[in-house]
Amino acid sequence: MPAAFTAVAVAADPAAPALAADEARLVLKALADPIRLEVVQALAGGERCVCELTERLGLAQSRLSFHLRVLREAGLIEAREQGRWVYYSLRSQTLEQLQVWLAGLAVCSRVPARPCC
Amino acid sequence: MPAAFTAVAVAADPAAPALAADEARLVLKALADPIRLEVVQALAGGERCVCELTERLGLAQSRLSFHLRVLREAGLIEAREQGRWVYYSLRSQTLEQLQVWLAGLAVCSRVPARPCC
DNA sequence: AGGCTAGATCAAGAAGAGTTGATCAATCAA
DNA sequence: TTGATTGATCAACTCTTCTTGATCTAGCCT
Repeated sequence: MPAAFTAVAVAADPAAPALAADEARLVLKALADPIRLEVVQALAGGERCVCELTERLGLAQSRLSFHLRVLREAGLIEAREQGRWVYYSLRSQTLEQLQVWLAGLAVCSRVPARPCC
Repeated sequence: MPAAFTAVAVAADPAAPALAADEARLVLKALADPIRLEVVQALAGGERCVCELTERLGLAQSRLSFHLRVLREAGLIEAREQGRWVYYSLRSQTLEQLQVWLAGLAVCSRVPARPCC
């Protein structure tokens, strides 16, 4: 196994239990980076091996590893280890949760303010 | 008018025309900050004067102004100037566009990878 | 006009996030 | 067992973003 990735993981059961603001921000930030977005897009096509991602995105190994970690900690992707290789896949539940959370954000805008001050 | 805020604004017509990845990332990044998220949440209740936001969030004037600018450049809020005061409101269309964009992101994950390498 | 206030902007510094190369643990193959 | 390989992690460095305080412009009031 390639050096255990221990203290990671995000609290998020399969039951998709409404994102807290802090969790949502973590997901937003994770998605806001161009490389990480590319990774997510690559994984939208299905599970991928790290070596495949490295090649496909043309990144240094440790650089990709760093971004995979950020995505992992945000709950956006998950790893499956098989022997020497690690396969990553998208946790689409997290994307769904984010959509729901966003929907709850835009409630009643456009009420004009009272004259103020 | 309080010192013109010139070279700003984001391309986004009211017709809500599918966010480009770069625009989406701008919005994601804007929302990923705790202060800016607070601003958005405050504006979800309707238009607000800058002075009201300053007080409500307890921020230094220039600090709030900086974050308002980031939100404005992401197309998430817009300003209405009235005499000496500036009122900000949420552009909920942008939030909606972001939801749509997110929905397009999670297409067909979970297809297990072929053994690899 | 002169003074005051709201809020944008700028420059300098602080803090945070991303990059690079080296190292390390685990697996596999010979 | 030894050597090679995958991929995580660490430390040093760089690059961005945030914060702070000062300055500036536009509108209001007297």
